[in-house]
Amino acid sequence: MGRGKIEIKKIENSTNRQVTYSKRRSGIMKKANELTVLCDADVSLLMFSSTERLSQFCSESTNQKKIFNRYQQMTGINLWSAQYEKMQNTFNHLSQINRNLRREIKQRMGEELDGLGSNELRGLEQNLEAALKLVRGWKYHVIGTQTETYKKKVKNSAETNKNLLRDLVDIEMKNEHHVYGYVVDDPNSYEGGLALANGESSMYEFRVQPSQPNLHGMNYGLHELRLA
Amino acid sequence: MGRGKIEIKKIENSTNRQVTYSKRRSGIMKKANELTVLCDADVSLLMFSSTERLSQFCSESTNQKKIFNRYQQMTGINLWSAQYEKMQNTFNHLSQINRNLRREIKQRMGEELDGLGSNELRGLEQNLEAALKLVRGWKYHVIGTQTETYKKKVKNSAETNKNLLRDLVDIEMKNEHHVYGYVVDDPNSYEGGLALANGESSMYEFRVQPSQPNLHGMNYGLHELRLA
DNA sequence: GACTACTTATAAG
DNA sequence: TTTTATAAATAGT
Repeated sequence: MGRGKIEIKKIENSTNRQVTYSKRRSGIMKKANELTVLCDADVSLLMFSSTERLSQFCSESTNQKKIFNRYQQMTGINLWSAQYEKMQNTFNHLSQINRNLRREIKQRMGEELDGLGSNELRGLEQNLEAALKLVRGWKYHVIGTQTETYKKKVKNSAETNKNLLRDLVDIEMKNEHHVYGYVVDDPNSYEGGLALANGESSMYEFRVQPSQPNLHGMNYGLHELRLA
Repeated sequence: MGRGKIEIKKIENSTNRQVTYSKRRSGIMKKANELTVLCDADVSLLMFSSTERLSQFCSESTNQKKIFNRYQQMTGINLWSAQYEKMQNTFNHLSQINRNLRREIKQRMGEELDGLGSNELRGLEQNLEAALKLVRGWKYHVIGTQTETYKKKVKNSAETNKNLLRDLVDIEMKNEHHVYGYVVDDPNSYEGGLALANGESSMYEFRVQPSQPNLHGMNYGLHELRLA
């Protein structure tokens, strides 16, 4: 369609080719849009010129990404199969490992022992005995340290108390001797001291609360013993 | 272009719309191909009809996947980011669970106990004690069963031996009385009996070998005790 | 699917 | 870029 018929083969004249590309590009985009509107279709059109320039058309009401996803679904071709497969494999591998780890934990809890032979059972038994020793040892260590800390805190607290008491006595003595003395002009200095003491005291109480946060989703709480 | 001019808006008559879709679809595909050839361009064309049917065109020398990848690179839009992120999240979640499981096993082996408070330690200790009891109980059960099996095998073996011996005595007695009798014409019948007995015997020995296959990648072998 | 009168796209200037 | 003669696409049959 034009002043003369042309053969459908690569236009060798570069300028001519560019011009034709430009004209036909707008032509096909118009066609794509008309198809979209007239026939209620979804159309995606991507064009890369010989100079690598991208032009695109996509129907209103959707976008390239959605179109590609639909394309993937319809064709079953996984456009990112390499990535996907790799992740899928990793995923499966991890799941398997997780299953094994869970099984090992179960066995270390004395459950699901059916598959084990007598030698494996002996190994597990000795392993548990060794673990028990270690846990016990560490428990005593922790309790010991706690007791030490506790003792220190008590000692510090007693010291603080003693000092406060002494100061109080001092102040009262001064008050008795110099009723209008400047030292007690500001009652805040006294309250401040008490407030600090209380603060330390309650912080300490908080520290020795026996409840411990569950740090990583595991729970060796006493109630779990019912499992046995 | 046609007997009459038409307005560019959705064709309400469904049959008409289908016919027009079909005609224009082939028209636009022809155009896409001409563009490809005349102008040395790469073109991707995806069309979904209102009935969800997919038609596609792609220039020779490339494919949809490559075109999408180029599109991604040029636009910087990551077409798979949603899926990718989803898998990444799943992966991270699984990894976290994996880490927790490993940590729990370590703790059940008496290692990495630093984070545990004294109550948790007490819980773990009691849990291990309970597990140890269960494992021990099961071990004795397994060993008991093995012993039973062993006793039966021994009994059977003795029985077999006794019978063979009796047969041997019979045969030898017959030989003494009828030196050229037909019964012992074939020495294979005798060897065959022995071979069978040997076979059973070694099968038995194989069965009571104490080595057990490691069924699922875990190993409570005795050498692991060095870990403690 | 084939026909064809008409519209539309476009090759060349 | 715009024009225009002509080829191509297509709406209605």
